[in-house]
Amino acid sequence: MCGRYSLALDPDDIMSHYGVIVDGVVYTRRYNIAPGQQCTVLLDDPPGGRTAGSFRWGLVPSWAKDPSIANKLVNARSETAAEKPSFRDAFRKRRCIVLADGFYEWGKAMMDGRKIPIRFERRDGAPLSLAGLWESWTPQGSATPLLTFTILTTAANDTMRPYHHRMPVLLEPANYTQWIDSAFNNVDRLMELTTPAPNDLLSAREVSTRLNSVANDDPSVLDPPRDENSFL
DNA sequence: CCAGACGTTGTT
DNA sequence: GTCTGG
DNA sequence: CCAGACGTTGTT
DNA sequence: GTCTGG
Repeated sequence: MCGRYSLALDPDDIMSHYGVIVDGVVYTRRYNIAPGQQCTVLLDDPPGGRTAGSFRWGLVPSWAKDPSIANKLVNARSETAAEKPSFRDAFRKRRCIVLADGFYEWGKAMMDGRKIPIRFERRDGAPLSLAGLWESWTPQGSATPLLTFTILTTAANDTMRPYHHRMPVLLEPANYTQWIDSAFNNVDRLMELTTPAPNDLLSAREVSTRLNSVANDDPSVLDPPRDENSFL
């Protein structure tokens, strides 16, 4: 769950909502973001502050010999992340906010094999703040660390349940500072913040199957799906 | 002790 | 079927 | 997440 | 790095 999302906010809106400045190094408008790609995240760098960075989606634990493990660590179950060897250090000390304005799920395939993607966004139009964990991994013999992250999942709420049994952890603005605070490590409180979003928070609608290919990263992926009986 | 895993999703 | 690339 | 590859040798 | 399985 949560293997594709979008982030096409106006930089001014990012500034007013999160209080951070984003330049071209850490932010470009994206409609179809996939694992393995560089993504905009917020973290408390320096500690106590708030900075936007460009991190690669798919977490590589610090002990990894090979970064290919990232393919399997695109999501982390929030119920167990505090204990799992791959995530527990990051859960205590390296949490981040993954900036987004929508995310996607796919239903079962149609008769022709196509899967129609569903887009979820906030009904109030506000940015979506996905809860994430980040890591720094330095390849042997290299000086430059690879910065990676994963997105936490939780049980689906009523909006999501028709489509999937998991959903990304969504953070409210009141909890941003506590979530990214690397000095805060009260696991009970942190786990409270990973509970499913309220049932009325999100809207759902079908979008274009052009979204299925990561090569399509433009506003038209948000269009309604083409009628399956149409030859246009 | 060493060797090998360390994860999620969905599907069966 | 399973892994890689995006 | 989905789409697309999944292999070797030798020759250009 | 740290835990589990043998």
